[in-house]
Amino acid sequence: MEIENNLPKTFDPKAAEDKWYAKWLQNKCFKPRPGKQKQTFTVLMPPPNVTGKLHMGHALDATTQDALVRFKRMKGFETLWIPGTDHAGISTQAVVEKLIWKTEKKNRHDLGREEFMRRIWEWKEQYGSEIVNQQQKMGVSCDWDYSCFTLDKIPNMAVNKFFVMLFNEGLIYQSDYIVNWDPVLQSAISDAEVEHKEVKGFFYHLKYKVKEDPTIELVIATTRPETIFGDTAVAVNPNDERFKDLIGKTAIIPISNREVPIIGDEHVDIEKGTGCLKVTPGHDFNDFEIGKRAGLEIINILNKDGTFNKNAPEIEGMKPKDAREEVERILNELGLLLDKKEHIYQIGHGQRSDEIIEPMISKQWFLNTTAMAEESVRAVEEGEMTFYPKGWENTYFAWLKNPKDWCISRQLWWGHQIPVFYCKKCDAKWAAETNPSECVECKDTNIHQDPDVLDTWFSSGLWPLSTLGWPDKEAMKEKGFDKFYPNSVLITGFDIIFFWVARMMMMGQKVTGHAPFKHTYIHAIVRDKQGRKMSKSLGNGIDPLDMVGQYGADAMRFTLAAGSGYNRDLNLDPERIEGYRNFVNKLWNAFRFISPYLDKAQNELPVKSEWHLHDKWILAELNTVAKTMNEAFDVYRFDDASAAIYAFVYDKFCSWYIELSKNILNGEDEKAKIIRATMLKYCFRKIVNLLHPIIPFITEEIWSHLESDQKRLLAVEEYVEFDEALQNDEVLEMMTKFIDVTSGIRNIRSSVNMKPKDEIDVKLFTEDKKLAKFMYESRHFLKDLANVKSGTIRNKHQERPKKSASLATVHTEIFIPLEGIIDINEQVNRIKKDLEKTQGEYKKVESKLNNQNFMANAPEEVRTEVQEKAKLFQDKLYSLNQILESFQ
RNA sequence: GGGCGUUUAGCUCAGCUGGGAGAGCGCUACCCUUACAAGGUAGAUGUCGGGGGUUCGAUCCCCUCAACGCCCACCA
Repeated sequence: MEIENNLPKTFDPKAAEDKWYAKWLQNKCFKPRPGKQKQTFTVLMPPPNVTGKLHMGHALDATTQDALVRFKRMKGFETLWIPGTDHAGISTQAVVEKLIWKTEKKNRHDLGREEFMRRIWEWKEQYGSEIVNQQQKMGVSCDWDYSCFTLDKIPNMAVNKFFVMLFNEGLIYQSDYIVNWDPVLQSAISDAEVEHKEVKGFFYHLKYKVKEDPTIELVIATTRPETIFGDTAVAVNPNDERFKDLIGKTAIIPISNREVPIIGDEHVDIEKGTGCLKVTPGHDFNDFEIGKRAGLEIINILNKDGTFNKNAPEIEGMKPKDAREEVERILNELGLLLDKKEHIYQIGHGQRSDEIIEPMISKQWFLNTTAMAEESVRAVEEGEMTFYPKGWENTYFAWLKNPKDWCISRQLWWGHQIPVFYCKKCDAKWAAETNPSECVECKDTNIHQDPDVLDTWFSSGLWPLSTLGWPDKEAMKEKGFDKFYPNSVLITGFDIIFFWVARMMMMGQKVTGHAPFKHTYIHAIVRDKQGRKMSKSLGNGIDPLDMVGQYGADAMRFTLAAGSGYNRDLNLDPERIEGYRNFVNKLWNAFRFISPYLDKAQNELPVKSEWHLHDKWILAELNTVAKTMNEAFDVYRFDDASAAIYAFVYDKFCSWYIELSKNILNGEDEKAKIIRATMLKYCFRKIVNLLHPIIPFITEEIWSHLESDQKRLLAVEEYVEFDEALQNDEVLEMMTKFIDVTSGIRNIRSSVNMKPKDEIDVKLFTEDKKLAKFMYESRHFLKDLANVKSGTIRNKHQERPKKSASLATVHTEIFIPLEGIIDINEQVNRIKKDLEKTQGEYKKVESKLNNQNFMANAPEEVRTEVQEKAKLFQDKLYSLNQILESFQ
């Protein structure tokens, strides 16, 4: 019989992707709507930087969040997923500056602040929309009406409101402090933005003279001799017997011959270096602290671009590297350089500029985080917010249990300008939420705003609040602040636990008294297949959109979901995407198979009494998968969810249920045909339903062909739930045995190199009467599955056929009489090998049963289990011996 | 210097509160069987990093060693 099929042999992702994304938008599927759970579910998308293209990390972010959000939406939660983009201060400004320099040979100062800002906004418009386009290609189901940019009106209000609040509380303050100065960006950066890297340098030993006693030679070890121009003391440990008498005396700095005090400070490590420390409070974090304790003078010897200033006349205008060589030369001339040894040490580099950070004193704004950090630690310790996987809370605590004041000002233009105003006339200084026109004190109009902008994470930290309208009352009402705050879960990578998660916690708690989300799921970092970080310089990056183009969004999403559990790395090989593309295509072809029978299918399942054993089996198996997936999604085990449905579709549904259905669908029994067609359709509806959160496009496409009476999109359909009534252990056992026997027959066929066309006669021996009956009833299926022409089923008391190709399972012996055709020795060896293996396994359990300690100590259920196993192995050994005898 | 993590089949990784070692990919053989060659059937592969301990029993718990990775830390 010819069956018509107009569907293409391979699934075309592109057509489905565009079609269904548009449909979902058109039907407002991504808008929150109250459902049967009577609860909300809110997720906040980590806003990508507007600096350009999305990478694989974003794709993983998008996939895990979208899978979860689609799942919860189908479960009947009022689901909201909020998208947005981040202005990303330094990176964006740097990208645009570079571009303008390349095309026009102008820097930002040439253009002026206003014009430069206009250019960045132009750039933002272009890339912001490109990002949205890319996200939509991956199928993200966020509510675009909530879309937000960190420099939009509301987030801007949020920043100002929060700043003013903390300013007035005295938690935000301005101070001359030693900061991490990035000489390329010419801005301060926060501690978190400094990366320590190993560099090769030298250890210099310098000779200092002591004014009071010219016979003493102080030897000081340093890696930075060029900073002696900024030294204002020499420090020794007051407990150091060698030097404690020197405290109070005066040291003479080489070259400049300045006189500085010798002081005692516990910080000096007696063991390290020479035990004498040069103190440069202006350019070293430790020394700054020592200086504060001793009330030392601070000398700044650097310009903003990192070159030396007039306080270091011998090296003025030089960069540190040249300056060091010059100082070394002079010291040598003076005979004050005693030693120079190679030395490897860690040194801070700017995360953005990759340039060596110079500690420098400057006036910056700081946020005192001590109290807030304590609250945020408490929230996690008391379970108000939980990390998945739990281990990541260590990273979070490491940061928050030792909080440092956060340097929040940046000497940039792109960002939120600090809302602090100064009066030229009366020197008043105040913070204001909206730009004032006159001085708060003297009402003079000659006022100006602080030129610096805020660290980009300042606005990111307020993101859970501002995206829901805070602090604008009307916007909060409109966006449902009370309903959707706190968010349900935050999904992100571990690299921004400090930068972002911790700050959102602190700021969210500060404003509302509640943690901004209940869970934080930390997903892996995507690496290349060798485990290396994807980077431009290595050229090993994989562009998610290329993958979508090549294999389809569903294939890429399934790959990322399948690789995403509680692991910290996800090594992505494009071959794996190809593998899952094949799975998507498999699903498509399974659908092609059932599609011709769909018009026969009923919308309701027949009464249970009419279910075939196959039907009961597949529904029970499907039911188990539904259970696994529901549980896995709830704890962010996307890998478990993916693996469960993958195995079901391949190993249960396609390999057995569809194969077993062919005989019925092509048979004469009309009623059986209708029941089977109905079952297939029913199962397929459940399968695409279960898969939809992971691979939304193809499932929606197939669903559109499976719709029954109501025309609902799958995206808003109810998710499949576990149903106790469908469980059926007896049927599972029967089918497992049936599959054992069928595979056994195929195994024998394969072992004697039989062609698929060759028909065979099979003789089965089993003590299981139910199985015998079922095998008899399934004889037509055995013809389809293993080309069995004829056969018999007997109990094990009957005589076995001689010299047959044979095999034993724990419950059934299989004989295929082929005397004269097969190689007897080969068969005997095969059985002997199996016998040996089974004996080994039997011995293991037997020794347990003979072990009195085991019998005395092991729990009863374990003992029973072992006993049952022993019985099965005994049965199999008996059968194998029977087979061997048949060769005698 | 401090902390965290990893080490299981050729590769990438699962293995929950201890109870006979798993998946995917890859590999081998045979097959264009009327959903699918982006496929089917069958098959091979592990001293669970090394050593010690606890236990009737350890991939799992404890100690120790080794290798690799990451994070934090004030550049003597």
